[in-house]
Amino acid sequence: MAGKREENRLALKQRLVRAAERQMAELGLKGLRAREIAEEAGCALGSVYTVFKDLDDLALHVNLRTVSHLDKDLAQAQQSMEDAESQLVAMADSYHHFAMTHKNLWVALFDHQLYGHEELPKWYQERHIDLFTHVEQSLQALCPDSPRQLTQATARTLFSAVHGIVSINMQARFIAVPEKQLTQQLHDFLHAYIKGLKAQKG
Amino acid sequence: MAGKREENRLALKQRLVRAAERQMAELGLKGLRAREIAEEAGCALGSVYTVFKDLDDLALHVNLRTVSHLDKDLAQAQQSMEDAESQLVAMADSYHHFAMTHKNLWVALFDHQLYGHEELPKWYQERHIDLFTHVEQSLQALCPDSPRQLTQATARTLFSAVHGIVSINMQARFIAVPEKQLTQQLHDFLHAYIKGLKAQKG
DNA sequence: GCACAAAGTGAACGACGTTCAAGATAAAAA
DNA sequence: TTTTTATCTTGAACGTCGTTCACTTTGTGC
Repeated sequence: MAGKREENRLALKQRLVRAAERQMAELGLKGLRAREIAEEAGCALGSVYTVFKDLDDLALHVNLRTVSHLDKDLAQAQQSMEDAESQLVAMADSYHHFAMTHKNLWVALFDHQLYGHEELPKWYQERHIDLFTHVEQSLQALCPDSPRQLTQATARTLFSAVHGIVSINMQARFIAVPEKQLTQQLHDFLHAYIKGLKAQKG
Repeated sequence: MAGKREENRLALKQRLVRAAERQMAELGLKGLRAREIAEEAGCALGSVYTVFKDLDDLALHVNLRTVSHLDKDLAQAQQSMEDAESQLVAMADSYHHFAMTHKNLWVALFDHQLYGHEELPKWYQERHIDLFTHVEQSLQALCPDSPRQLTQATARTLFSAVHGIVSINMQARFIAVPEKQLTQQLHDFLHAYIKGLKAQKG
């Protein structure tokens, strides 16, 4: 019966993350409550703190799963198109769709308040960066002669810009723009920006 | 001595907002604590709740002041330049600078967790929208023949995109891009996008 | 089986947001 | 000015939260 300790520990960790994910999806980051998570995971209150440092730590692990799902969606969107520009559009749509359908989980990804003023842990940062790579690939295909470093920066910029457009339109229920209109907005933006990028190169 | 009641009330409200602002600037949105605010404002704990519905309500009033300051900065940046494109660049720089120098207050502006799933109050939404108008003006000057509605949508998009670029680069201490580099990133982005916009028109 | 180490447990703690009966104070009446 | 009344202010008290830790239970090596 060797390794049963670790096995239980792993299983508990998984149950806790799943329970926390369900609660976060339903009630948002603020809705995470240690007692309810423990109950749903079928363990004692104190056990939560034997696996995770605190609730912030648990939330980061939920975010890790969310990043994974988002990454999968982006990869799929990218593969669904042939030419680079269509890939970028498809990824933007996919990002938008993910934000709509997993609002609370998506919002939690970008919540600044976590960890107060401390740095986010390395293992978390690295996962987050992965999201840029799909954009980077398509951009490189779009402008093959562009130096890698510039492409990286541009990918980061493009990702951030799309994130901002989706973000402000999601949060701002103020004069809530209908979904179709936001999609149009995203497409117009992408085509204009890409046209501008191409013009700069040649 | 007529009207002393209202006078005191107004003065208390102002002291509370100032105290809350100071705390938020120092410790972030999560750092708002009713007892400390009351002490700093020189009133009893319960008095906070005679002026504001709850701490979220108070936070929104702090945000209102922040929007005011940001709006003033943007207006000043806009007036500092002659041609429309330079105005847009100056406003982006100003936005970036504001985010850097008032990080906690700026982050609080876009915290979604407030008010759970309820809509944000109207008086708050309207103030927020004002931020777009400066961008809209410069864009209209840039493309005088563009229909007003399209300009509005484009302004919203452009504002959101800049917000996203600043936002992700601020939050992501991950591989923190140095300030100069982010400024360059913003400028490159703006010029490319504006070039794309002009090309689309004809 | 037994002893030891490691992990699980939940009552207890301190701090929080929020409330409300009781006291204080401004306005109106005498 | 003094008294009465309406209103606002107060802070102790309540319920809930995240987190801890002395104690119990459980897995592991002999």
